[in-house]
Amino acid sequence: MAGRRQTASRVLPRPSGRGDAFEQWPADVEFGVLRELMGYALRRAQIAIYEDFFATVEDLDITPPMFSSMVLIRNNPGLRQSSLGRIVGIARSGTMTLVDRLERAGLVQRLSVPGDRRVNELALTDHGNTVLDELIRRIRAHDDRVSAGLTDDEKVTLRALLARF
Amino acid sequence: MAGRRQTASRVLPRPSGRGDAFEQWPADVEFGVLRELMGYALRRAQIAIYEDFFATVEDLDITPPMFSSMVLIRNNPGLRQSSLGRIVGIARSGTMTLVDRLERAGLVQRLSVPGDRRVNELALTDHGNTVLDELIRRIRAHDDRVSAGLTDDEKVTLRALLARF
DNA sequence: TATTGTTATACTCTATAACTATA
DNA sequence: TATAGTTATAGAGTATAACAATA
Repeated sequence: MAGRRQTASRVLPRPSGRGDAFEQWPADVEFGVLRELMGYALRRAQIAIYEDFFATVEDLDITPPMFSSMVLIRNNPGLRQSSLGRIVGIARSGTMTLVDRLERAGLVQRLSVPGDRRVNELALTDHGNTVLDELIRRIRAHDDRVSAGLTDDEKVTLRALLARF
Repeated sequence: MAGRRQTASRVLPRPSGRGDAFEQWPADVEFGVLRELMGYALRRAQIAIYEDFFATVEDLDITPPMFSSMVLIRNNPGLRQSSLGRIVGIARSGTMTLVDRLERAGLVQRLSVPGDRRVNELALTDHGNTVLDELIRRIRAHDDRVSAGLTDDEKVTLRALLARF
């Protein structure tokens, strides 16, 4: 059993349809150690935020990695496909899938580079730029919404604390 | 395109082997809006923590959901399989897979209930209890480690802020 | 030889839907 | 009819490994 490679299980639940996954909780659940663990607190918060994220951009068919990629592509002109993958933290093959999807949606284009014929530079299309503006507008609102329980000071504190990890 | 059901993409990257996914970043990456978003800060923090979590329990072949399930099972005697699923936030079929895995590893047992022959109550095996003790020991250390940059006060603050989501 | 993009393949996790047996 | 557990099936996401073209 020792050392067996486990590839996954880094998934966060998201209520997709109206399956049976999100019925009522039993009352009086005892969480034990979980209550003390930063990791668990973070995970629950993340679940809540993802839920709201998907509701926010549902009609645009955008996932969090797609959104961050678009932001990174706009803000780093000439970004290469492989660099994007490294920043986002996925394998080259996964970057393919991601960029394929963005390209198929007409949001991103691959541009060949004169100097080095191996590489693709990524750029938003006009449509991509328009969609990203709308996404940023909505996602800012979403972010304000999910952190509505916090004062501005607390938000600053929280971001600062999170950055330490 | 509107309203198309998207099932997934709530996955957090984890460096599993030594693939090409985790090479050096390009320098001077511009993150744009991402820097302001609580959701993004949370995601990055979560990635860092998951990474350390897996390193911590690698030899025991335990995933975060397995760990939380074991804690919940121990702390809520007579917990039913379906209740566990509801608490953790996964569908009944997914709960099956999870409990199957715990059972196959000899950590959890399904007990039939005299009153209602439809239900299974869950309990840790002796081995499960032993393993959970070890897990808690390690994961507490892991949690301290990843939040080492924080004072005790800051940890309290952070947990409190996260709980608001 | 190393790197970029690419394709093939496999694995994990999750979900929905349908089935069985109970209640 | 409704609920608990179960099984079947499909889909998304990721990874590793190998390949071609280029450097």
